[in-house]
Amino acid sequence: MGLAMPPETESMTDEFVFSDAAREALSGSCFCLGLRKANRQVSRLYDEALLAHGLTVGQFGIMGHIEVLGGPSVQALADRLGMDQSALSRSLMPIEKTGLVVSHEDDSDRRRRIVRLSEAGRRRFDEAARSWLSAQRRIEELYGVRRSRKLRSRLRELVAELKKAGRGDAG
Amino acid sequence: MGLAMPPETESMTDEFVFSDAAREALSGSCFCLGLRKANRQVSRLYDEALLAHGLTVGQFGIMGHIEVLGGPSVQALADRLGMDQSALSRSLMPIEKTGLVVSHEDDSDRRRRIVRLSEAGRRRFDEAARSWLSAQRRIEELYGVRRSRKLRSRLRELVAELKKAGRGDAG
DNA sequence: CCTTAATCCAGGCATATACCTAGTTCCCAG
DNA sequence: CTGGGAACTAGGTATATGCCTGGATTAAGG
Repeated sequence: MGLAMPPETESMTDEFVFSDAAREALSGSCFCLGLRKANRQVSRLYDEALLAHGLTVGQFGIMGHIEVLGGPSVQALADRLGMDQSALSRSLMPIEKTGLVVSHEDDSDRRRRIVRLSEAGRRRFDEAARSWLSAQRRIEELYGVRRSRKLRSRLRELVAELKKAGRGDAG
Repeated sequence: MGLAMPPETESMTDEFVFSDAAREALSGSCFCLGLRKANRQVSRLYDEALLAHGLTVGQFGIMGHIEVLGGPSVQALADRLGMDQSALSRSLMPIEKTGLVVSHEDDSDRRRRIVRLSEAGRRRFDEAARSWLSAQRRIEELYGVRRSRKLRSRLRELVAELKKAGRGDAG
């Protein structure tokens, strides 16, 4: 009945018995791992679609958020993306190096760096969006339009719950 | 009505008009970005819980899968995790260096490398599982037990659909 | 037995992501 | 005006992850 014993084990002496918590983890019910696995698969799909435009889906998303926010600071952008500021700072480097994103010091607060899409950046985003849409449609086709919409909503709600808890609820 | 124009733009000459696809992408409905954002938040939570045990949630998951598979090859493990073999190969390095995972050539096929948990690895996994469980419970508490279970199922189904499509359905 | 294709692994290269920290700038109280 | 704390950015360090590729091994044919 051993759920996880290596098949070669014959001696009974060192047989390790996992706790209930470990057994639950081994059963494949980890929320986080499921999310990560799905993320890998889906990101691969989108990355593949965007490859011809020289963008990863992460870069595509960053560019979109920059545009929507209309020239945010690095920190404001990171907050919106729910990612670490220093991580974002690095992710901005390649798309800034290629000229898709431009940045300048904030006049009113020189600690801040304001990022914007260049004209080339807007054009590139617009072109890439066609391929993005085909990947999005592909997912919806495979998984179902309604289910996809629903799943997106669920994920948004999850993020919102975590955000809410992360702020106030420290006790 | 500009959905995404930088507020400072006054000249009408170079106003860029986004395509419908781009507008849809800018509306925040990207499946992949939602998944990635949720992944960041949730992984952070689990990583934090496992920090005291010196494991990331990725390492924890790899170790669990190794145990469940009972000594798989690198490739078999990568397939199960839905990740790239070379990526996994690298991810194994730190946990092998610390002795939690041990590996040896497969006798019947020397191309393969068999990975297993060491005794220390099993103990560490077992200890870490307690913290893992508290993170898992925390999510369920915030998001709801039923909803969490449902969301996990949905993600599993999504992965299954993608896998199915990725194999045969090339035409 | 030998050539050729398939399989497997790891290294090169690039992005993604996090935490911690040093340096800069800002803001507020004194 | 000044001193201290808060806010912002980037660099150091580490894991995560992918694609492509070379080297080794096996398997399939001839």
